[in-house]
Amino acid sequence: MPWEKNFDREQALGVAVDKFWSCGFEATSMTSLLEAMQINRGSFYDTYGSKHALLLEAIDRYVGDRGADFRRLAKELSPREAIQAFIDWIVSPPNVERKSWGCMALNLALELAPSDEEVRQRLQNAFSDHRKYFRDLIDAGKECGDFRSDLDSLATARSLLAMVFGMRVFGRMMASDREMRSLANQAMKLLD
Amino acid sequence: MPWEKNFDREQALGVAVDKFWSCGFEATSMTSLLEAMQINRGSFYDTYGSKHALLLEAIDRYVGDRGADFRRLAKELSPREAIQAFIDWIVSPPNVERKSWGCMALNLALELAPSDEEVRQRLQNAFSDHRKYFRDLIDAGKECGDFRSDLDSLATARSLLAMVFGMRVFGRMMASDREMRSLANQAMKLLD
DNA sequence: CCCTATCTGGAACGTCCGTTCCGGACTAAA
DNA sequence: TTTAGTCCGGAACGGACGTTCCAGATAGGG
Repeated sequence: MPWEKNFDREQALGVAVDKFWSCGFEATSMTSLLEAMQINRGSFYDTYGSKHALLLEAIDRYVGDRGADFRRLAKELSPREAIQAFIDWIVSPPNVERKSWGCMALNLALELAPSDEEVRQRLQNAFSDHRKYFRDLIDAGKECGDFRSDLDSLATARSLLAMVFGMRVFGRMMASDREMRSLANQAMKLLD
Repeated sequence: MPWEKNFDREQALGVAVDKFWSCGFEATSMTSLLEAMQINRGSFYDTYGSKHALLLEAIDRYVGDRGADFRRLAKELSPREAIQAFIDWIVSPPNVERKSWGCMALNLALELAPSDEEVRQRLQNAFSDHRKYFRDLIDAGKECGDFRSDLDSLATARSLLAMVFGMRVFGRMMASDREMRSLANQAMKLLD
């Protein structure tokens, strides 16, 4: 029917996330984006407004999805296990092709933070939330005996996030599984 | 004289390093590059060949300079002090405006690693060298009593490098000095 | 059965990209 | 004084960029 788009807005957004994730913002051309999303130029600008507006939606989607993943882990597992599972998920992501994509938020942060205030704000908030997830888990772990009670939860959460960033860089540089596993072990030592 | 360029090739290269460092590769346009380097288009292509060739030179310059900095620290200080000084140098770089530029090698790695084989190779080697610097210092520190003798120097050096990457990301996201200092302290704890 | 509303596909736009090219300026050598 | 060689400055190139625009297709509503 002419008044219904013949593509799924949310699914196409997911495809865009993958493109921005793997290629970055500038290096993703509109042509390749439209081809991947299977949308025509006209429909694209009617639906999403602009490439930059799409980027913001893609960031929100990515950040939202990762937050949901994280909360699921935190709910199903003990604090230590949840953090371990998160770290392991970086070493061996469920979707194998994403292993060398790193973290979309991190990639975009380094690419756009200096020039794009709007993007930087969003990503700073996302990183701040992520640190809070870690901190809450660490605090919970201190309660239940998973972690030493004199652990500085804020500083530890921050360093854990920094180490995750580092692992993401190694991942994007196609480090071997052996190296990634070693880093994962070292990361967990931050909690001792 | 007509057979002498009226600009300093090496100094102009230094300006290019700063541009690539702060803005990245794609986002640095030839126009802004030529303006910053104070060179004209003709002279540029005569001298450096192309934007990409200049990038490779810039990477070599950057990596060489950082390596020299590092070796100087290693020579003048004890192993633990040298690592501490390196970490402190990230928190408070000698050139204040570079504080929010992060690490040029890291920025370019995330921007170009997936698409530019030549750049990735160079940066992988640079990172591998950097890890070796750390490892040698750790081994030396084990000898002289700075570090515990049962420390795994390879794994520790790698995790230290990952933590440095993380700090660089925080830096480029304009983290506060307080946060950066906290991260520096946590990084040093990897050596305990 | 026409009208209207919506989405589709692609032509076309102006801009900026990295790069090439060449006439003019200059000075040491012949 | 002419010549040769080098660099300078800027015009111009082809192509790719993100974006705009519009005719064509479609199918329910009147």
